[in-house]
Amino acid sequence: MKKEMQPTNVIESKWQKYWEDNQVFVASNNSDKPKYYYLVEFPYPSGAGLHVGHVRSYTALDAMARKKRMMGYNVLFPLGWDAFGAPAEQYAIKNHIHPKKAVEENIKVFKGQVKKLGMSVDWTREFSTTDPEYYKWTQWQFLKFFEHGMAYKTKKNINWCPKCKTGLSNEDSSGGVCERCGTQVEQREKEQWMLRMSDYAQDLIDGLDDTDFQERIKTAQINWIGKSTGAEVSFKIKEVEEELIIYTTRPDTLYGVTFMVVAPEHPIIDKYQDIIKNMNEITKYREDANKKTEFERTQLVKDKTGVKIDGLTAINPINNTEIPIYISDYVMMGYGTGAIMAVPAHDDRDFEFATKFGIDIIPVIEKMTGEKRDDDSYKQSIVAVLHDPKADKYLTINWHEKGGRLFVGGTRHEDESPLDCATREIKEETGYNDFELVRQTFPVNHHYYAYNKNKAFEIDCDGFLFELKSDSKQEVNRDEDEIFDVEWVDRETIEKEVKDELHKTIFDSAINPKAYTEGGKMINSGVLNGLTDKKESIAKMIEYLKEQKIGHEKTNFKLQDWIFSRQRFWGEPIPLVYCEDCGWVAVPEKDLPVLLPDVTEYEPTDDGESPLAKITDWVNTTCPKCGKRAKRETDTMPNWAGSSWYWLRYMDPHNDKEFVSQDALKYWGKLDWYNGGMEHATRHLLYARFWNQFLYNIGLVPNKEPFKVRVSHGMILGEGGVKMSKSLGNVINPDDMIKLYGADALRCYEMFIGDYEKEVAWSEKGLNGCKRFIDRVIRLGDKVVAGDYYSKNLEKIMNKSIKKVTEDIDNMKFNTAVSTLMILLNEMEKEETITKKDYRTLCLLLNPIAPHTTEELNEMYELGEVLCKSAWPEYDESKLVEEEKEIAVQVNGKVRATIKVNVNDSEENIKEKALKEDNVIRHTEGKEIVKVIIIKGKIVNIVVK
RNA sequence: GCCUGAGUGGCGGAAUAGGUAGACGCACAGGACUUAAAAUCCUGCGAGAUUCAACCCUCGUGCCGGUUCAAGUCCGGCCUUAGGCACCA
Repeated sequence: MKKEMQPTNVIESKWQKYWEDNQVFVASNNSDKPKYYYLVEFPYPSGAGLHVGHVRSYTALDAMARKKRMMGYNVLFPLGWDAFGAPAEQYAIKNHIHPKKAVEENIKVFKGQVKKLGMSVDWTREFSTTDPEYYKWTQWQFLKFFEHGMAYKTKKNINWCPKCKTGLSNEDSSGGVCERCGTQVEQREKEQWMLRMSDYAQDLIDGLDDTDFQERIKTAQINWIGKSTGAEVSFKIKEVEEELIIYTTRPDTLYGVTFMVVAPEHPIIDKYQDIIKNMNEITKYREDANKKTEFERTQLVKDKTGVKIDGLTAINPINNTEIPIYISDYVMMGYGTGAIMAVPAHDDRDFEFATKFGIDIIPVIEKMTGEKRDDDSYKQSIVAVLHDPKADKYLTINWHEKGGRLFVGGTRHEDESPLDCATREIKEETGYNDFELVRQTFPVNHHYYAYNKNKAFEIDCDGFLFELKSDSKQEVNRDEDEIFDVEWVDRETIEKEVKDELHKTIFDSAINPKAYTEGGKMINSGVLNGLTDKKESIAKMIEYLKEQKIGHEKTNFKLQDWIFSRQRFWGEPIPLVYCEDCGWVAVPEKDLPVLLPDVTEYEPTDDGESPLAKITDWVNTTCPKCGKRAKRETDTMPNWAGSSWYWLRYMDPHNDKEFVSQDALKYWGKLDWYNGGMEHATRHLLYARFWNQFLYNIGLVPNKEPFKVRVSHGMILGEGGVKMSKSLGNVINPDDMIKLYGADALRCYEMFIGDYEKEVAWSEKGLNGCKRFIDRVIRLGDKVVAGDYYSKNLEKIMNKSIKKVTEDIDNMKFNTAVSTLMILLNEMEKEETITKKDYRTLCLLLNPIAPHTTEELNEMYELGEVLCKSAWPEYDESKLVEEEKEIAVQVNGKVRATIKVNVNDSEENIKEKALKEDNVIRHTEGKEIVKVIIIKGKIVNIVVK
């Protein structure tokens, strides 16, 4: 039945028009069908137009939405525009048109492109965040935050982008650079509106349990929130009535504190500037630190700097030792209390600082090596490493098979200091007597079993590194049974031959001294002495701190409050008025929205004022409370505001009485499936969840968590695996691809290109391959004959394919769904004729991915009702059973032959068949058959000897 | 440094309750059709050894070891790479 297909562009616009005219994709707010809500992050309508990356995620969600509808769901799949923000403003400044105009034009382009791709979007619910009807409700919700004390204005050091001339949130200046333009941010003190997001830190972690987000997204969020548990401890200051409160995650190391450090901005400095003797030096240091950008301070200069505060001495509350206080920029004012206790023995940063400034290092935790036994005897010992700097060799004792290669070691006598012991042992065992101490290592707790004595020991061992001064030696008296050789060896030999864990540990820390940050046996630690479990030590110390009233348990988060002001024109005006008498007053609901004024100047200013501040007509108003003269807030909201609740608005987009009706909220419930970029995993997604949790807490929405599933698509890179960029000239425009290959081929290719979650390189050759596939599907129509049944030969593969495609689309395994359809097509092409039902099923299965072509074929060959209104095909489980199957026969795990087996074959039967194969005989001949493993329907393995 | 993932042909990628590695596609090569090209169709395509040829054989899923009749898949130890966090106490 040969028929001529019309050109691709003709059938594409034909069906797009059909879908629109018939309102096929319009979701209903009350339906007997089960609901399902798919959402893909709405785009920022930039001047560049749609990217092929958009096509990937839109097609994926579109395919799922189309399939879900065919499966009988009432599907909501909306799209809108996130159009506030800097790019539109930049464009407006450059071209002297109102950003509103620029946005309108860009939306038109974007929408046209999305439509050309055949997306099954419910366009009746479209809106832009810049529509006054929408941002009225953004403002209204901001006022809810304000009413509940969740919004406050404060002067604080904020991240300031000198290029964009606006303050930025922490999320927007990650890594110390502006997210927009990459400029290094400065610290500026400014009054800013803040939302109390940090109050929700724990809830934002807990809430993740109630979601099915991808693991990587959950992890990203948890990292960003940055929870840590520990304790706050107060340290008295000797000279004044003052307590310096610090935060630590390692209260178990409190006995090892040898100094304290405060952040340069710490208030204690100004408070006691009269007592501090070296104020000049400190002021200079503070100024230098302030000049460093956040980037330098955190990313580049990890070299420790600091100044000792002369005149203030802290007292360790646990043992009343006096310890110096330093000021250093490795401590941040914004985290914890801006002050730390420093334990150089067990913290890398403190160790570095102490080493540089010559501060004491007191170990309080011993690394534990060896294996503990119950019948241990205890003793104290030393290990001494002697280094000859001239030859760069180390002195070892080779015990040969009796103990391998070790350093000098021995048991310490009572009344002998560890150092004396080490010195004595070197002299006695090796005779060398001219050396000097380089350093002592941290002690190690070791368990071992002495086979010669048939006894187990626990030892606490001190380690030493000495340097040889001359070859001078004294006589050695050796017991007869002490058979060993004294040998000088290089480092390489030591690494290879010294196997003993204790000796290895001491050697490593002798030549490469560093902080020991793990757990172990507590020493020098009063009440904690002898404990070996880190958790237990921490718990015990916290308990002790509480008893003594010097500290308590404390949880800290890196997540801070959301800086909610921007000093820009193109954003939602913050709907507040400042009155000299009444303070900040909310604009009454009836006066919302506070509209952005129409002006000609949008440039941000250098002094950190919003451009709106210049528009006096707009700024000057009256106080809604007392009626006196007042001024409007001139800062606008960040561009994340509009996207923090937009999925709710789609449920009820035209409501002018409420932000969304309770009925609609109840009907649609949670957003079932939310797709967006990985770059939003920590920002948009946190803001949105926070916003929703707040709305939930004040009773405005029914669910605490707004999203069920969150997935992220992988990026599409240019050919060759580099990022697509204008400067490289490798940007692919979807419009061009549609013109050359058709929307369906483009959709199909982007689904076939690879694992949906992984990034992947663009290949136009691959796209052409998918066009070939679509063309072959069309040509297959020539073979269609009447018949409301599956062709005999195709029945099994039809059922198999339905099952596979159904599952794959649900699991976002689009690449294998497409390959399944390709395999099905290959099989169908082998047939002389195919029935209408064969062909229609292929069309139905392919419809979510290639909707235009399949609808056209369905109509051309009069296969049945339009696909978009048809039911998704079902498969018959009983037809999937393979009666005869080819399985492999292995001999000793290597495939030697394949045999055909029937489901009803007995094991004996199969075994017989397998052993009859020529090649199996060849490999078993003359050998003993140990056993034959038969896994039904899978494999036969014959084990021979 | 810490936390997540991921390493499979020339390329994109299939295959994990352990059971014939390389599905499907791209590229490439040969052939058919054509005056010719494009399009289309057919065949081959991990590496190597051997053979006139076929069969057959050896090796092969980042590296080293282990468990098992059997390992891309499980276990232990590394390496590389992408992403997140990072002087966060």
